Amino acid sequence: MTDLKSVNNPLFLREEELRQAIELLFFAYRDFTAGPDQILKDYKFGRAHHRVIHFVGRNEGMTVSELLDILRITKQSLNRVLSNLIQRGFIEQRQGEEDRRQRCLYLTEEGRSLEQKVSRVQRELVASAFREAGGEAVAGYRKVLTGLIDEANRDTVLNRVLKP
Amino acid sequence: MTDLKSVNNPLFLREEELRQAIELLFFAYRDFTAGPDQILKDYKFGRAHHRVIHFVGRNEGMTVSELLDILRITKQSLNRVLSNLIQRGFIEQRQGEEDRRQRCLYLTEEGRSLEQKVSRVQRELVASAFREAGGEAVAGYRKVLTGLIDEANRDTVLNRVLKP
DNA sequence: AAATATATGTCAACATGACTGACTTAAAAT
DNA sequence: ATTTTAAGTCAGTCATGTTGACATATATTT
Repeated sequence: MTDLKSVNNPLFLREEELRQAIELLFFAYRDFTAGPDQILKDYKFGRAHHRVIHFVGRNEGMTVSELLDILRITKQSLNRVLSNLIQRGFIEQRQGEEDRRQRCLYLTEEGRSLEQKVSRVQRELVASAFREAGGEAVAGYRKVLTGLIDEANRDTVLNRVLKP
Repeated sequence: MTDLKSVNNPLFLREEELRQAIELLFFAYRDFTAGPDQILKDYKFGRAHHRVIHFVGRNEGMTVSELLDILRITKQSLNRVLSNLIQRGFIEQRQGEEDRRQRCLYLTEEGRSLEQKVSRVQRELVASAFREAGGEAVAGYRKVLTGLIDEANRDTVLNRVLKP
């Protein structure tokens, strides 16, 4: 007997396909963050610290406001994590040269070393997935993920991601 | 002057490409979860509740153990969320027929309705990204995300995702 | 039948990382 | 001189994760 769902409901396959895509993203993201989480545990840092180290590493000299804007958390939330990273010598602040209210953020030697260590496992995972999937698939991955980014600030985000 | 990085370090472009892919996933996942989060707030539910509703919805009659295995959290963590959902009538449990120690999980009418509502915004987002990107890109997206899933249980996960 | 293992639930204590709201300080902009 | 902005801080709350210890019912093994 033919499956009633596909006969009677032409949207079924499409909905099913979308649900699969959603779960795939869930599981991929879960495993994508597992490696860094493991390493950071040794330093008693969490995912929040990781994000700060990552973005400061890629945007040396960025201000606190810029970081808040990327992370989309409150400054109170950031502050606990950030002051912890500063106290423990992974990040340092310098007063802005033009605008002296700003605190520009930099990784210390130690911070850079941790960033590298954590980043490496993640890059190796992605590199391996890219190798397995092939160049065309990688282009597709980028296209789809780009489309998932909120349209309202997609350009802003892409500029940040692509402009190193 | 030519950029020294690309001249002296042939790995630079590759590393940069990988870092971009990583950030892309971060931002895409952030916006991918924003829609559901917004809706769930009205119900005073969080992302944890969403995950439970999602997986129970797609695996009606699954046991608590199976759910724990998917979510990778402790049963104490799950219990808080799950008993909340049961109390408020979004999920119901039935004793397993073969193994009466098991509690099999089902969405109630209300649960199914919430699942649909939340799922819809997420499916619409993914559908829109898929449309923009095209069929070939979608295949690539799937390939790469599959490769990001931990190899040790990739088959298990894929079976769960693809076998509806 | 008795002992052991498994599925589930529960109590308590704690950590992390989010939130809101109120307030301060220094510097820039008007 | 006044207002706005960038950053920091204090205090309290919530959501979601963790350990560890223990209870109960049912299956499985001996």
